[in-house]
Amino acid sequence: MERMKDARRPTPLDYALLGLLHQHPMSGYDLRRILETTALGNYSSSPGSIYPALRRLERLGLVEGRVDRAESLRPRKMFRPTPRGQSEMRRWLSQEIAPDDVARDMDGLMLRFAYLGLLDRPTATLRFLEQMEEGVQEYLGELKNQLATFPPRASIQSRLALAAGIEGYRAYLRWARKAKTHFKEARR
Amino acid sequence: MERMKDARRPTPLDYALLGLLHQHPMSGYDLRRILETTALGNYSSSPGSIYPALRRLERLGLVEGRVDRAESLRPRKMFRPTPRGQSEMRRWLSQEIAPDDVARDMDGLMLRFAYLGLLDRPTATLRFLEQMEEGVQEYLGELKNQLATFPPRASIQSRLALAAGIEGYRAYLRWARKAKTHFKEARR
DNA sequence: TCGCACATGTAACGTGTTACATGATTCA
DNA sequence: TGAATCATGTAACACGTTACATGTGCGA
Repeated sequence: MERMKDARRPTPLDYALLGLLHQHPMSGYDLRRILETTALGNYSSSPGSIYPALRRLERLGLVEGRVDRAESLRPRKMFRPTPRGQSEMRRWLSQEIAPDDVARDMDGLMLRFAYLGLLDRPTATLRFLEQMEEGVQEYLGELKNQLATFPPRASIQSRLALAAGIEGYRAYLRWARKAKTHFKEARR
Repeated sequence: MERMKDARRPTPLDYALLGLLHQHPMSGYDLRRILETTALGNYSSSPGSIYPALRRLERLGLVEGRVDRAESLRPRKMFRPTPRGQSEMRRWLSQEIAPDDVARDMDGLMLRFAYLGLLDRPTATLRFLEQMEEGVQEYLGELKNQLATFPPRASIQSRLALAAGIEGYRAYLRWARKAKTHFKEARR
């Protein structure tokens, strides 16, 4: 139980990469391609962020990189999560949804949800969806209140922008409810 | 027409602040309170980001700060946009929507939309909404394609996460269409 | 042979985060 | 008297962005 020195928390990008590596080992280049071509690309991308991120994860002991095709002229480094990386991932996934997360970090929540299959425990997903539903409902109330008490001199555009936010969260709410049933069905 | 030295572009936070200052002059503290309590808070917040941002805007010549209540024991600095700040705002608002914006910077687009009332030109708003509609439609196609060609071994959760993204953009699409009519009506 | 995809990195830079610091006013 | 609010800042830090750098393998 030694205290770790330099125990910085991983960044969102770190978790995005760590999650991908849980599916199967990959090189930095493979990871880059995935980030570039999929919706995960918000936590992007480009060598300047991902190679440093991988070294960070190595330093934290969460992934391990082994040089593949070492004899070849074009070797590549394959990364896989360490046991420590796996348990850190589980810890991150099992967290409660913080009150602020829905308002300020919905993307982070969706990233966590996307990887929630790694915890092989259906209840965890359902609990997540329920907490999310609750959080979204609460925040929706706040937003609606903001719309009701909107400064009268404000432009139509700013009012409409707030309305867009509300619609977005409404969509999340519907999605969460539907996902619950979808997920219940799918787990037989 | 001298070339400016150190002509860095303003950051999203800068534009958020500059836009607020267009409504009426305010102090840094006032701005902070708004960011803390409204949905604008994503471009947040806390003295450590906003006071430096204001000095940045001053350095760029986009806002001007004047000390108010100087004789008082609790003076405050009121900021207002300069002519240069106003024209920079118009430039920023008048930009075309870049192909990538919809996928990677929807928040930035909505921020721009919120301030679009500052251009006193209804056509600009309509043009924006049309470009946005088009961009969202295109990106929706991409996302649906990603869902269709989803790796078969992937978890239900990751599939559902992608579905959530799709629902979100669908909501934006509906909103954009509705906003067009709303806006047409509202401008008489 | 030309260019593109593969493959991995480094360096400068600016920005936001977090934590700290200071002091006045107002109200309980 | 003490706490909350008003009001403005600074300093360390780490991260992502951008641009640069290097070299192989492969197909046209």
